[in-house]
Amino acid sequence: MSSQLSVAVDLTDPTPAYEQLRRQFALLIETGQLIRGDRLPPLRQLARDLGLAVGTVGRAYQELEAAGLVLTRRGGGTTVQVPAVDAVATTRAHLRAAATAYAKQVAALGLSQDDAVNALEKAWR
Amino acid sequence: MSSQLSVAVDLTDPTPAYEQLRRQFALLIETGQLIRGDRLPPLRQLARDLGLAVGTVGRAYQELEAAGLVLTRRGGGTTVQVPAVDAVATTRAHLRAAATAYAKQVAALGLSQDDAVNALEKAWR
Amino acid sequence: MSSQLSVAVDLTDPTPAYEQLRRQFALLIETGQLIRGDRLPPLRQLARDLGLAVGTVGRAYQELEAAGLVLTRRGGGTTVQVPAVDAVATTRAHLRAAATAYAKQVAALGLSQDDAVNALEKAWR
Amino acid sequence: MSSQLSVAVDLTDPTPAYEQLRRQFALLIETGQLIRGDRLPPLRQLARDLGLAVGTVGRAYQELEAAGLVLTRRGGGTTVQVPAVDAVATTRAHLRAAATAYAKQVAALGLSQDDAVNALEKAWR
DNA sequence: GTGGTCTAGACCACC
DNA sequence: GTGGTCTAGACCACT
Repeated sequence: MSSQLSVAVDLTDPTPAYEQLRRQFALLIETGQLIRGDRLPPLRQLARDLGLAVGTVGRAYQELEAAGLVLTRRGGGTTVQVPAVDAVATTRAHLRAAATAYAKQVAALGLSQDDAVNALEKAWR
Repeated sequence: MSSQLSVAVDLTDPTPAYEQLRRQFALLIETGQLIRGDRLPPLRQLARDLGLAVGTVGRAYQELEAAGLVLTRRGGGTTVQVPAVDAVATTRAHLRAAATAYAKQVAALGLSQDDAVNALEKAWR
Repeated sequence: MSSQLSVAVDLTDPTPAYEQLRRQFALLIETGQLIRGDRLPPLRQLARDLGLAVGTVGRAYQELEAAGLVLTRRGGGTTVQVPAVDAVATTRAHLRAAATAYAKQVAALGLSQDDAVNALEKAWR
Repeated sequence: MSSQLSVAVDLTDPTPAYEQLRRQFALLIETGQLIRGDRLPPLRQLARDLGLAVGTVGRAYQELEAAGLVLTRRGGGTTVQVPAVDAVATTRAHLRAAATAYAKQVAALGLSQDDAVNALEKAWR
């Protein structure tokens, strides 16, 4: 049985696995894709699905809790806590940041906006 | 005295410092901004400028040499070795990687290709 | 309907909930505030009042019974069993423990016995 | 060779070991007993001295860093960071809290201020 | 030699 | 079944 959430870790990425997880869940919560009361996958199930040690996933969950995004109760699983966040605004901010970063990279290669759009359309598939 | 090249390391980035350096020099060389015979900054000067230990910069230079991009001679500094790179192909590869990364980020936000293109066009200005 | 006894659990305290309960009842019994024949609150009522699972309160009661402080009879509730405790000695032991803990805390602050006494006198009011 | 600092963990205390360590260092820093630039004992040395696993001490150090009390540089040890804190006020606050807690405990035992002071004087030795 | 990350597995508290 | 803590040891990045 696999977890239903689209989280993944890239072991070739130098970013620590627990940090990759933390970010992805934080993003899902901040953008409203996970809302108050939703449950995160059980620690051990997610660890098994991703091929990680339990403690590694555990650290991600701990940090989410420390950030107040999640509430964890012994024996009761981990549920989204999140107070009132403006999901739309947050999503827009993330989108803008990503677009800007991409634009800068393309410009640094000496290419045009058209090149950027074309490459994006090819990459989308 | 500072090095003339625009290289920098971000210590908050989990990517190892030597790897950040290696990548930047490799990109400069592959895109023809550094050509055969050009000298890399002296190890110790660059280390001082960036606030790194000499060994850290040394490791970046070593790996560049191992990759054949650079040649280090005792007392002679480190000079760019490789002339034969297909700058166009390299640029295209970088473009593709950046586009793919951007597409993934937008998809993770639950947004569409149109959103991605629109944001890109706004970011371009 | 609430239990009449002033017992409480602090979930932010790392001490297990069942252990917090056990201690409080043990203290009430040892200091004579609960005497032979007195009834402890019904398990389920106390669990409800404190927001705990029934099993958690059950474990506290079990340990009290194992210690011989209490007797549980099916359908008959849980009643205080033990009469023969030296209340004075128990009280003295608790006092000693509290004083030692306080002395250690003050010493860890790098302060003197005089500081400890002064603060205590102010706190007493 | 043992660490010079008076930190200790009580394994009978239900408080997690890493949390006991975190608190003690935080107290030493907040009360000015460790000041900016002072070094914490090396992770592995402290772990050995206390009979703990390296990761356990590591977690305490991590949390101190997350709280901004300490700065840790790979290969460079862990040093006190602490911005401007009013050490005297902090110490006084801790003292007041400890004294109040002690006073409450003694009062709950039905004893007098004199009893509290006497016990304190005996405990101090 | 200094921290940081990860693993594999054990035991505990709680629902 | 759910998380939380701890161990023992490995490998990596950096000074």
